[in-house]
Amino acid sequence: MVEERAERYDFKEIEERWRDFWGERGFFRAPTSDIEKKFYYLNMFPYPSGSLHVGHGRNYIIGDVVTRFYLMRGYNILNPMGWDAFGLPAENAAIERGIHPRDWTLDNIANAKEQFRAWGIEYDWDREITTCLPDYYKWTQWLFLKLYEHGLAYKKKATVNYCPTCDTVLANEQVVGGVCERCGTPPEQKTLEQWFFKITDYADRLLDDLKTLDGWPENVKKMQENWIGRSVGAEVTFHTQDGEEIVVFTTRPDTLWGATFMVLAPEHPLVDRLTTPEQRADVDAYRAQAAKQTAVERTSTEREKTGVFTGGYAINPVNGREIPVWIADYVLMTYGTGAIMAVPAHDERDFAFAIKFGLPIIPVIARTDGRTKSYIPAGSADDAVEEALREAKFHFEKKEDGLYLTMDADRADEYAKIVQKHLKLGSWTETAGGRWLFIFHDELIEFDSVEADCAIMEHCHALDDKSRKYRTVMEMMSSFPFYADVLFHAEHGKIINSGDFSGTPGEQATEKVISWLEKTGKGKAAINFRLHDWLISRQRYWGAPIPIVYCEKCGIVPVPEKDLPVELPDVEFIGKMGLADIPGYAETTCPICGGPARRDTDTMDTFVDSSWYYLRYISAKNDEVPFVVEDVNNWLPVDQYVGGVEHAILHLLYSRFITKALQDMGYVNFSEPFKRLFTQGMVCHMAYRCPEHGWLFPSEVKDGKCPHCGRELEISNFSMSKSKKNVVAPAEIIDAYGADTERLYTLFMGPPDRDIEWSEEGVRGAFRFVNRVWTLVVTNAERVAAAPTEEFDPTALDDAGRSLWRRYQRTLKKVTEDIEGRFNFNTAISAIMELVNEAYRYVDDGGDDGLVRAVIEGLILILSPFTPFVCEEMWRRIGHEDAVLDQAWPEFSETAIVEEQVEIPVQINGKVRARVTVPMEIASDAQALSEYVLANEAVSHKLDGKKVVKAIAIPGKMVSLVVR
RNA sequence: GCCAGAGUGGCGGAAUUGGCAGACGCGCGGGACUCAAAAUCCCGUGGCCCUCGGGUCGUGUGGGUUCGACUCCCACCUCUGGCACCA
Repeated sequence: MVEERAERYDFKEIEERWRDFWGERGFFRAPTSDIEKKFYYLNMFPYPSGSLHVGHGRNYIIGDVVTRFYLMRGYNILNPMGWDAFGLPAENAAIERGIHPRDWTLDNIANAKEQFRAWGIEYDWDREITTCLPDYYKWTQWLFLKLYEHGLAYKKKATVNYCPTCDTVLANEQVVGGVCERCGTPPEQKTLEQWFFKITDYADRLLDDLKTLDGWPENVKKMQENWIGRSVGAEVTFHTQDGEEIVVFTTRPDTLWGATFMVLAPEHPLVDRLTTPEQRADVDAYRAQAAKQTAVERTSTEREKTGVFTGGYAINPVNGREIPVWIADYVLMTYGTGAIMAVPAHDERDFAFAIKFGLPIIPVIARTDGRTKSYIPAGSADDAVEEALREAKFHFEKKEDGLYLTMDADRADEYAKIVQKHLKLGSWTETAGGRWLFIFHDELIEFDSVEADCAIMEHCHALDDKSRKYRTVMEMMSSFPFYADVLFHAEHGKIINSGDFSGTPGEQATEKVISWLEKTGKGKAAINFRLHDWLISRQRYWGAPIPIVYCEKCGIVPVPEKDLPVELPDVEFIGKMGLADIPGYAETTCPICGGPARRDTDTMDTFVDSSWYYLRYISAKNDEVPFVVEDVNNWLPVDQYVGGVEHAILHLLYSRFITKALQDMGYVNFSEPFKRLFTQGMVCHMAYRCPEHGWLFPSEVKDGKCPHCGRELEISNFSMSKSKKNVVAPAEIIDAYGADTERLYTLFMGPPDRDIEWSEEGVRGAFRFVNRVWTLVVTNAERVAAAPTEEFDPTALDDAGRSLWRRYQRTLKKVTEDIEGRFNFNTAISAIMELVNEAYRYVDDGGDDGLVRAVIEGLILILSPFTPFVCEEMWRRIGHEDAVLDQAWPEFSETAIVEEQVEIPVQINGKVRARVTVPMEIASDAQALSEYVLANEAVSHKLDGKKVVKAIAIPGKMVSLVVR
């Protein structure tokens, strides 16, 4: 098709030509005051670490595509960028290199900006923010003061997680899986005076408002929901024998009558007073041991329960029963009240604990399935029992060692009567699960209370010496595997064995008990959260100083707003240090009395910096206020927020909290900062690991073997990271194929919310496509430039032309909808590829100049968000002098997409047996379509004379025939 | 253990509302161009069977609903992520 060789695609030259063009033309500068058709697109701002790899690029490339798309659609789109620049990695890197973290950070920022430039990713750089610079952290400190003013920042002595490696305390959220999120060290427990933000005040709203976030991924909302961990239940007050109160939180007040013991956290303040002299040594030893344990050890579910008896007793307020008080490390001081009532019959943990320590277990909630089991040991009943049971229609399994029965609870009493008649002297059996009866030769005892437990055990001990090793009925039954699945359940069901409340149906149980508790003053409805207040003090240098002064006379004094920022002292960076290590920093005067005072020497958690940055972009340069209220209210909430799912809890929860707090203070008029959220997947790549020499660069690997020892390597896919040596540098790709190719491939390789694997072959495929487009355009450039510009009539075209025109319209629709709605850039690109394939065939055969012009111009425009450099170049090559971004996004017409005829598959008895080409006007009518198809020769041939029982025609789609 | 999400050719993935499974791309096979190679272009490409018309199986497994199921329902398996002694 190409007579003379087409001009080569010189991506280096092209990209160099346009690299600064868009920025210079100011396309990406958004006016703050103009709020018509606004769209606030935001990428989570990066932490400026070493260098960006192609995986990082994904996030920003997506943003750039969306921004360019909305620009062409006439929106005022704001897409700003900044730097989350405070934090430990900068300090650690600075220590390693012997430089100041500020220099390291600012260097990285400069590099990253250069990287964005190479990628063709444009921002409104006039709004750049850098959290480690005083013009930003001044306002982070302002935020702290506002929270303090409104009682949302407070200082308290608390047991906190302290990471010995990072030399600082950690927020609850920064302890992941029991270890420090950053370095993997199990944190130590320390008691320190620290600053907290009162996020728990907002727990309910943070949870409830998740329902309003329709544009958020379900999994992120679920993660936040779990994190907040709202539990509804009651607080019940128990008293010790000495009259001391022990308040417990429970989600199951309906099980109160089954509370046969209590457990306190080892750290619980009452433990000392409860402990009797005889138990003192055991208790002290246990507490010392518990204190030493790391969180990981202590919270392992696998672990067997441990604990000791305090010697003290409490009174169960519902039945006046005396119950022992134990301490155990499975009860956490940090949740609820640090004390629980143990209901072993209906709580798995309490059950395990009670079995281990021989504490009584009394069922107080009926099984909903009524499943009841019984075992009659061989020789314990006479031979007639089998016949009698069979006659009464009880099903059982006979094994060598006895009869195994499973029945419904309703028939347990009938069963007991039958069996009792046949029991031999000195034997017994029992029913367990739906009904609890102990059947002795001379007596039937219902297992419904601690007294019954004792009476039954007494009986058994008298009859069988072997039963003496069991302390409780449940312990005895649990030794027998057949019963294992009926001894314990945690379902809601009818209350039993609970005095006047017995018989209360499951649905009403909790509610009824709570109102009774409230009436009698024994307890009240209560809600508990897993969420804790946010600990924000950090004992490190590289953060925003907490703007607080301590005066001997005036106490805690906030630094007046006019004195902000409290600047980080500009000292030589000498390694791991906090502000407390800097001589003179703390010394100051009290803003109130002028007397000597000391500054707080902690800095704020970096998540404070990032919890409000999306507001600052609106007024990035304003030095009077953190943000202009009207402008922020106009621009926010963010229309589309995009970032990694790793921030699902920390950053997003904190930002939502700060927004709500600012709303309550009257600074913003919205309650959620991010209307829509998209979490992009990670980019993975092969990583090679030698069992002896660790991670290897792909370039070092020879035939899958280690270059040092020749050993077979472990090859697996991991998200790109420096430590695994599997990162691909953008420069490698840009040098070899250009930034357009990298952008296109990154978007084409898969749906953006999923993890994807980077492949060199895939990059070449994208490069090939860009080349194909280039060749198509430059070989037709003169023709397009010379073609008539007026509208042409698509109906006047030949078949191939009309087909291409429809394809073009269909592509416009698909690309528009894929970018706007689903973020499915991969399918948008494949549609453009199909268009290019068809366009090639068309121009090969000559074709209509007007159509070629329309298609090529449109092609360049819809491809331009993906590959902006080459599109800008091609746009000029076909005779334009203005820029792509000056053009409107092409509109499509639904009517132009409609095909003239369609191939309708015909199903006969559910299988496609024929295809019939049907004119559209017939295919769009169900009746006409089925008649047309039935009249078709190929179809009637397939019918083979059989009778059509039913014909279902779906207009434009298919026909389904049922024949007999 | 609990809660999400996923499972489709050799590979990445598509099928947007229950309507032609495998679009598009990679890889592979064949061909053209070339002294040759690379690049590029064209053709083919789920498995099995075939008389070359087609037939048949096929979307993790087993059931079900339906004229029709990758899609909906039930049960299960595997993988990924989050939480995990949270009372």
